[in-house]
Amino acid sequence: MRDANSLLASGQGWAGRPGAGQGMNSVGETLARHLASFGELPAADFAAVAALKGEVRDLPRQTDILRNGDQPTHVVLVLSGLLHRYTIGPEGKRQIHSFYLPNEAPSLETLYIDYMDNNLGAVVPTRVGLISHDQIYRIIDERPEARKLLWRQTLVQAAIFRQWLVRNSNLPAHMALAHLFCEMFVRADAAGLVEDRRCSLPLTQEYVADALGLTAVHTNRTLQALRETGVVEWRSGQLTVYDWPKLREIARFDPNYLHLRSTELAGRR
Amino acid sequence: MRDANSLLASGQGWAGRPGAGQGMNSVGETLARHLASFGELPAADFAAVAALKGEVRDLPRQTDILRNGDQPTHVVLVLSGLLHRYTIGPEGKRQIHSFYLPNEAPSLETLYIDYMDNNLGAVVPTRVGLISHDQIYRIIDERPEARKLLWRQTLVQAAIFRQWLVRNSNLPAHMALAHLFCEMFVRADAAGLVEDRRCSLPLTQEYVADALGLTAVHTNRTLQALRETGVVEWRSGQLTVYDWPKLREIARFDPNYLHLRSTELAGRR
DNA sequence: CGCTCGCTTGATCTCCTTCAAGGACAGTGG
DNA sequence: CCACTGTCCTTGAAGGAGATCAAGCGAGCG
Repeated sequence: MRDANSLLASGQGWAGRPGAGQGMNSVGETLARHLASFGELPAADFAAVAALKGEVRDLPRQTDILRNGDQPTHVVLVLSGLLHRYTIGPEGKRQIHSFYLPNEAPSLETLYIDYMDNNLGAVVPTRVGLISHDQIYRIIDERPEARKLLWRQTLVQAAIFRQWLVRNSNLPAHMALAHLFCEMFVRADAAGLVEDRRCSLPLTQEYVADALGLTAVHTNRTLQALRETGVVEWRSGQLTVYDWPKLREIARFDPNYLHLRSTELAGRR
Repeated sequence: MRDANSLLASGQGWAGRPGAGQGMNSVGETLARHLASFGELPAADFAAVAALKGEVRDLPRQTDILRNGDQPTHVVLVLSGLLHRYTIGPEGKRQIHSFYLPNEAPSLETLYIDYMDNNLGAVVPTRVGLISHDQIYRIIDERPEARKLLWRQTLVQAAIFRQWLVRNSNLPAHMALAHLFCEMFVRADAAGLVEDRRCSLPLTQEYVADALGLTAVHTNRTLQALRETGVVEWRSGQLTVYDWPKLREIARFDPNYLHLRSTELAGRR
C-alpha cells in the first residue's frame, strides 16, 4: 500500500508542468508517447510513430465521431476533452463501455475490425487527432516493436472491458463508484494529467450512472455517501482524491489489469 | 429475421457429421479453421498455420490451465470440452468473463500481454492444444493475412467482453439468460457444433449464475420461466433451441458483435 | 447403500429503481 | 438588470427485482 503522494510525486515527464504540452505536440507524438506507456518503444520506432501526420478536429459536446455501423478509415486520438464509447439498448438505455482521457487512443480496434458495433462520442467539447489507417498499417508492417505495442494497447482495452464487466456485475454501488474513480485516476496519472491529487473528470452524474449500470438517482445518493467519508470528492468536473490508500481499499482496486509500465503508479506487484 | 432451420442448414463443412473430425485434426488445423471463420485466409497462410505443431493435453474438470499472474509461453486451443475465463473477487465471488467452445482460441492475448490478470480453467474434462508463442510469432512476422486474422480474433474477444458488460449491467435476468444462450448457440454453430438445433453446453447453473452476475437460486427460477415458454431448453448439458426467432426476440440479440464471417448464421445486416 | 453434487422451492430482506418534484446555477434575451 | 429557460443536482416515498438464508429432493457414484 502506498500513499497518495508517491503516486503524485512520480513525475511523468512532459506533463509535470501545469497545462503544458498539449498544444505543442503533434498527433503522432501523442500516439508515440501513449504507446510508450505500455512498453519499451525503441527510439527509431518512437520517431517513426511521432512522425505520423494527423488531422486535428474539434468536436462539440455530445457529438459522435464514430457511429455504430461505420467503417472508419482513421484512428482517433484524444488531444483534449473526454470521449466515451457507448451503445444504446433496445429500450433506449445507454451503456457506456469506457471513457477516454487525453492522450489515449480509443479506436485502434478499427484497424482490423470491419465495422463499428458501438459509438464513440464526445462528452464535453473535445479535440481529437485523426491518423489514417494506411499510415498505421505501414508502421505495423515495418516496425515490429511499434506493432507489438499497438496490438498490446488493444489487448489492454479488452482487459479494461473485462474489469468493467466484473465491476458492474458484482460490486455494490459504492464500491463500483470508488472503483471507477480509481481507474480514471490512475489512467489520468499515466497520461500525466494528475496534479496536486486532482484531475479533470468532466462527466455528469448521468454519464457515471450509465457507465455503472445504475440510475442517476442512486448514483447521486451513493456519491454523497462517498463524499461524506472524506476520501474522495468529485465536483464540477474535478476529481480530487484525498486519501488514495483508503479509496483503493473501498474499491478493492488492483491496477494490474491496466498493464501500465510505470510501477510507481499504482503498486504493481 | 430468419428461422431456426436456415441457421442449422448452413453446413459448416467438416463438422456436419456426428462426432466426426475432432480427433483427426491437428492443433494447427483447428487454429487455421478458427481464423478462417473471421475472414479470408489465403491458402498458403492457411497451410502455414495448419502446419503448426501443438502439444495436446487433457485437463480434468475444474482445473486451471492458466492462472492469474502466469506468463504463458503457449497459446491455448480448445479441442473438446469447455473452458471458462474467470476471476475471483475479494469476497471470494467468482465472475466468469467468457466461455470457450471447442475450436476456439481463448488466450491469444497472451502473445503480447506480459502476464495473466485472470484465470483460464476447464469446466468439464477438456482436451486442449498448446502452440508455442515462438511459432505464432513467426507466422505473425511472415504472414500478414494470418496476422490480421489473429489480431482480429483478439479484437472480437474484446467486443464480446463489451457485450457481456452490457448484458450484465442492463438486462433483467430473463433477457440476460436468453442472451447468453443466443451467443453460445451462434458461436457453437460457427464452430460447427450445432446439430438438429442442439448443441452441447456442459455447464451447471452455478456457472451460468457466475457468468451473469446472478445467484444460482435466481438463475434457477429464471431458467424455469424461460423453459415454460417452450422457446429453449437446457438440461443435462444440452442446449436445445426450439424457436430461434423468439429466443432472439426475448434477448434482443444482435449477433453483429461476434463479427462472424458467415452471413447465413445469424442474420447479419 | 449412503454420500455428494446439482437442482428446486419457500420465505424474508434489501438494494436499487421508479416516479415525482424542488432547487441551484449558468446562459440568454428582453 | 432581471425574468426565463434548460441542465444538472438533490431529495422523498413507494415498489420491485434479485439476494439471502434454509431446507428438501433427485440422481449418479464409490
